[in-house]
Amino acid sequence: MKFDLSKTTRHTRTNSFGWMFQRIAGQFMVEMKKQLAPFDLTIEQFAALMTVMEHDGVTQRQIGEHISMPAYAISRALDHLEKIGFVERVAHPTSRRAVHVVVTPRAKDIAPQIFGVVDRVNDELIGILDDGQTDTLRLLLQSLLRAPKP
Amino acid sequence: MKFDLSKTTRHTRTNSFGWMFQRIAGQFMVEMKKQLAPFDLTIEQFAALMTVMEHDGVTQRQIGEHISMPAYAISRALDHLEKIGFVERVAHPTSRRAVHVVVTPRAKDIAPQIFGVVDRVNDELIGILDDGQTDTLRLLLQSLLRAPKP
DNA sequence: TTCATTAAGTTGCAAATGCAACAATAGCAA
DNA sequence: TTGCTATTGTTGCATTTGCAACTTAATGAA
Repeated sequence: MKFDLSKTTRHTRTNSFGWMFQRIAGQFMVEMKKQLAPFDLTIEQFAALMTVMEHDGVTQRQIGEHISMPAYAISRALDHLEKIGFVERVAHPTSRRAVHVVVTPRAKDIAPQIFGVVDRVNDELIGILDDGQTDTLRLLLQSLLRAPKP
Repeated sequence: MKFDLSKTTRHTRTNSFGWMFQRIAGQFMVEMKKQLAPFDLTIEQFAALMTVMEHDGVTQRQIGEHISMPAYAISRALDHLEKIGFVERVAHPTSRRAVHVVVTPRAKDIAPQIFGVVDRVNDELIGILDDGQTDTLRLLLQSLLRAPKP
């Protein structure tokens, strides 16, 4: 029995959940990027902004933990968000080195629009599934996200 | 009824399939990157190599189509793969501008090891699901990947 | 044939990214 | 108190990335 490189490769590729996840996540990113551009936001900046909206007054480190981004990236994302007036870095109540990040009224004003972006892109992404399939998929993805680290 | 920014944001985030896909794909990428490093391969270079293994003699443009990568990225990935001796750019049989990309014996030798990497990382990724769940997930992901472009 | 157009692949350069060093502060033990 | 270590955040610099311009070759019209 000879080893068939092409077939084996094909088998490996088509059975790889990693590839599939990467492809699907890629579609999502491309669409989000496109629709966020008019707001002068990258996906990373947007993720940071969402975190601040959900937890007003977080520190930068907490933002980083929440969305799994390194500290230097948070630092730069906030530089931009501050420049376009969506967040402010104010004095932290108890620490002089930590930073208290808060959303501005301007950010609250556009919040519904950017939630609209997320909803629209998600609908595009999973729109072909029916309600039952959508629920099943949600449960499966959630259990993968709770997978324990080895 | 007042608009609660924190709650609305939380709702948007926890119901976003995009975030979930991005997180899961991210885990996969981090692991793959780590395990491919000893082979001196990035994920992009690895993807290109897999394509050449599956379709020996493809052109660069075909590789790009297959894995959704821009031409310049293929060009650079192959520069590296050629330098480390995993592929060769040979004359194309019918075109003088297109390139025929073929795998080297050296690449065939290590193929089983890099397939092992993919298998191992995938097992880590979806190992917590049982067989039935795995099949269900595969079907759902495959239908998402066949989703028609609007 | 000649000329214009499209296709395949490469590369220069500016912007984005990531590492590692850095400054400033906090916490804590002696 | 002093001195040591850990935490929080920023930044300099080298690598990586992506756009757009470029070269070369194929196609096709006049």
